[in-house]
Formats: sequence, C-alpha cells, structure tokens
Amino acid sequence: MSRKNKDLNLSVIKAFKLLDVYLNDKQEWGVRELAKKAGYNKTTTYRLLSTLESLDIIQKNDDDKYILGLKLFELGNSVSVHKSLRHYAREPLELIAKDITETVHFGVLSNNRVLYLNKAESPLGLKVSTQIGSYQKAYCTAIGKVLLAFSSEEQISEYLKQVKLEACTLNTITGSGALLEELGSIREKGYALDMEELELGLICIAIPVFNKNKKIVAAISVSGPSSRFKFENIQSYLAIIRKGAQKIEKRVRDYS
Amino acid sequence: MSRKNKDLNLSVIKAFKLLDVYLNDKQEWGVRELAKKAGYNKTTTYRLLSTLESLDIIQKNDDDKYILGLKLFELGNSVSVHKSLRHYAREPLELIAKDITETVHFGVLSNNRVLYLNKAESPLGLKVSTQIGSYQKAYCTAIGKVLLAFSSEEQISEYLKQVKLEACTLNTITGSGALLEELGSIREKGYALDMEELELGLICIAIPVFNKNKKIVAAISVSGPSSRFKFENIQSYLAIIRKGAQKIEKRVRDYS
DNA sequence: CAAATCGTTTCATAATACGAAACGTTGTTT
DNA sequence: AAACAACGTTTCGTATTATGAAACGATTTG
Repeated sequence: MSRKNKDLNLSVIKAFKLLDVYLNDKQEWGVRELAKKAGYNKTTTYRLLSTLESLDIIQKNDDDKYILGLKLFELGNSVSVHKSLRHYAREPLELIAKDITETVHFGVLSNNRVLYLNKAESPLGLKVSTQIGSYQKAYCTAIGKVLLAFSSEEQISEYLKQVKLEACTLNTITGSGALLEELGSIREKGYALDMEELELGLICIAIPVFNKNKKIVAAISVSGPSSRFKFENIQSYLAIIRKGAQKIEKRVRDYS
Repeated sequence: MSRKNKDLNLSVIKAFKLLDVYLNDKQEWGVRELAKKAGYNKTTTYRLLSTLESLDIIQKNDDDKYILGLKLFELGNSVSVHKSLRHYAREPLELIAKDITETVHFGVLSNNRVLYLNKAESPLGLKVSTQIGSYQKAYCTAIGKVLLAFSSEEQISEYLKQVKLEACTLNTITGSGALLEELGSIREKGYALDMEELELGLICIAIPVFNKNKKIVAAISVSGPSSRFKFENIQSYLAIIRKGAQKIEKRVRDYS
C-alpha cells in the first residue's frame, strides 16, 4: 500500500467501509460474510464490528446478525446540511402525495447526482419507493433534469464534462446535444418529464423550487407506474405540485 | 490504559467520539476546539477529521469549519431498527399537528429512555422542537410515562431499579411509589399528562399505540406551552390523537 | 455422531497511530 | 507596517496498536 497524500486513519476507513456495505446490500450480516464482502480478514472485521457495537453504531438483531444501530439514526438526523430544506418540504410533500396518490420526492443536486432529501409515498400498493439520503442519476430522471435545467450554464457544462450519459432504457437521453435541447425545453415549459428513461414502466414529472432570487434550490417530483400515469392528468398534477412548491418557496425564500 | 474485555479498535472509538461531540454541542467545529472538547491531541483530531472528510462523514462548510456530512445522513436513513414504525407514523402525525396546531411526537422506549422516532411540528412560532433520533427521560414526560405504564410489570420494576428519578421541576415525580401510582392511573385513564414535570411552562399529553395483541409498540404525544394548553381542550385533543393512533395501529398490527 | 460453520479468542509480529515541534497563512493588534 | 496570535496542516522518530493464522467452543447440518 503506497503512501497517500495525507496519512488517513486506516482503521476508521475500514470501519466505515463496513457500514457502506449495508447501503448497497442487505441490512443484516454475519461476521464472516461481511468480511468476505468487504474484503477484510474475519478477525479484523469481528473486532471492528465489536467496536462499532460498543458504540451503538452497529447492533445485533434477534438472530445475532449485525445490523445498523440507532446511534447512526441519531447522528444522521443531526446532519445540518440541507436540514431546513428537508424540514420545510415535509408537510407540502405529504399533501401532494395524498392528492395525487403517487410517490413524491424532494431533492437537490449533490456531486452531479440527485440527493433525495425527503419524500412522501403513495398510499397505493404498487408504488415507487426510494430511500431518503440516497442518490440517483440526474440525466435520466425528471427531478434531476429539472435541477440541471435551472442550473447555471457553467454547472451544466461541468456536468456534461464529468458525467457519462449511459443508457438505462431505450428512452434514456445519451447525447449531450439532445440533453441540452431537453433542458432548454424544460426551462420553457417549467417542468420536466421522465418517460421511462431510468426504468421501464416508470414515469415522473418534476418542477423546480426557487428562492426569492429566482435561483433553484431544490425540485419536487411525482413518480408512478406508466399504467396509471395518463397524459390527460399532467396539467392537474402540475397544479397540485405547484401549490406544494409555492408553500415550500415561501419558507425557503432566503435559502441559497 | 488497562486491557479491556475485548480489544476494541481505539481509532474507531475516537472517530465516533468526535462525531458524538456534534450531538451535544454546536454543529460546526474547528480542529483545535474540537480536539480540546474531545480531549485529544490536535494532530490526532486533524487526522481523524481528514479521514472522516475523505469519507463524506464530515465535510467543511463555507467557513472551513467541520460539520457532519451527508454520508451520515445516508447511513442514518438506512437504519432498519424501527424503520416501519417511523414510516407508518408519519402521515398521521402530520394530520394531528395540523388539527391541534401543537408539536406531535412519536416514540418508543429504548434503554430506559424515550427515543423519538418521528415528529410533526406545530405551525406556530412558539413551539416545542425536538430532534428525531434523540432521547429524553421517560419518568417525567407524558410519552415516557405512557410507554412505561403499558409495559410489563418486570419492565417497570427494572426501570425503577436502574433509573434515578431526579427532579427536573417542582412537579417532577421523584418517588417510586408515586410514579407507580401515576402509572396505574394512566392505565385506567388510557392517557398520560405531563404537567410541567420536565420543564416549566411545558405541558404534554400522550396515548399508547398497540399492536393486535394489545401490546404497546409506541406512543404519541402532543406538547405545547402551558399558556395555550387548556384543560377544557383535553378531550377534543384526545379524540384527534386517538384517530391518528388508530391509523398507525392499523398499519402496525403485526409489530412486536 | 462426525463434519461443517458460526462467532470469538490468542499471540507474536508487522504496521501504523501518535504527539511535539515546526510550517505557512490569515486576521488582528500595536 | 511590523509584530503577534491563532488557525489548519505537515514532518518524523518512536511507541502503541492493529493484524491474521490458528485454535477454540458452541451450534447446526448431513
């Protein structure tokens, strides 16, 4: 292992790599399988897990499997970044979800991806279900495209430089020119659509949330299965979402 | 430093102790002040912070101060413990808060304390505001007393053995006998009141949430300033809260 | 009842975390 | 403008600690 720029604490990095495994796979692990997955010796893994357990970062469930602990829940809720945004959006999102009966998301751009800050789920059985705090590609989601569309030109060109537009479905926009055109169209219309560009059968509509300086601070999206999402409803959906967006905008006027 | 039962990874413990500081104090720190607060050498603290920063567990704000990072937000939202409870309670809490216009909390007992799993805040300016994921004393809060009251006899006597009933205000119940009597009264009435027992000027009312086996799984409380909380409203408050509790109970019938 | 698998412990060794001191910047005081 | 103070950051030799193969005891499985 070569010397890094700064000499970081390797044990700490290992500990968090273990936690990271929980984000990408299942939520309960034995020592040996987690060690294998993370690529560590089982003794090391055991000791790290024991340490994390002593801190309530990890805890054991009834089957003696290791799961993420409540201390992480506590720490996660103390993160101040975007805290007011998360908070202000909550009630309006709930009302939109209730009116439209589809899942509503609220997010911002963070490191070229959409970061979901909050959501309100559809009451129906068949629904989109995403994890708050998780990330998604921006270029093939309605919420991501609307966030990009109202970003500055520099941000958009930076995005196109850094992100590879890979096809997720046959509908995914994979050309820079086509995406720029789409973003222009979104700016004109004031909303974005995702017509099964991320996933087949999944349709979304999204609108921006601005601060008092007309700068975009976040976006709201509504997602549902193509079987329920009818074109004739889009205008009524938009009216409902805009009402929610306006409530949020009133509360985040000074956000930058 | 003497040898512990298990040899835990000290670096990992130190890293999380740093994060813990954020829970009890402010949310942005410089290296030296955080080192002083945590009791570590500034070089060690710097290296741990750098490590955590490389993992997005910590990030720097615009003033180059270290704050909790979005990776923690992501991890915290992935904690599976009580996840369904948190989720199911959300919309009903929002409706209660809207109807009563006071802050609503939803919590469980965890290690002899109340763990707040969710909340919905009062729309009013003067309001109670607690952090989701944080803890509070059980014996002097309405939500804690109702959770205790409907616990098993063993759990209650264990609680009394382990917890010291310290006075928070002049109204705090500090005697075991008096608390047992209060819990009995709560079981009879079906709800608990906190008449400024935790904090002067703060009044709460709480009711239990049961699963289909009539076992308590959580509780809902409504909290407000004594200036607004009138006795004549209690019955109407209870009706609203019970409606919300029933909605949650329908969804958590199988929770144990 | 033997074999396999689990979480856990041991121990000598190699790796790395450590802190005092120095460094380069920045903002403030004289 | 010079001196000072406080900050985050880097250096380097040393001492602490993390490491993993192997062994262990307990369950589970064939």
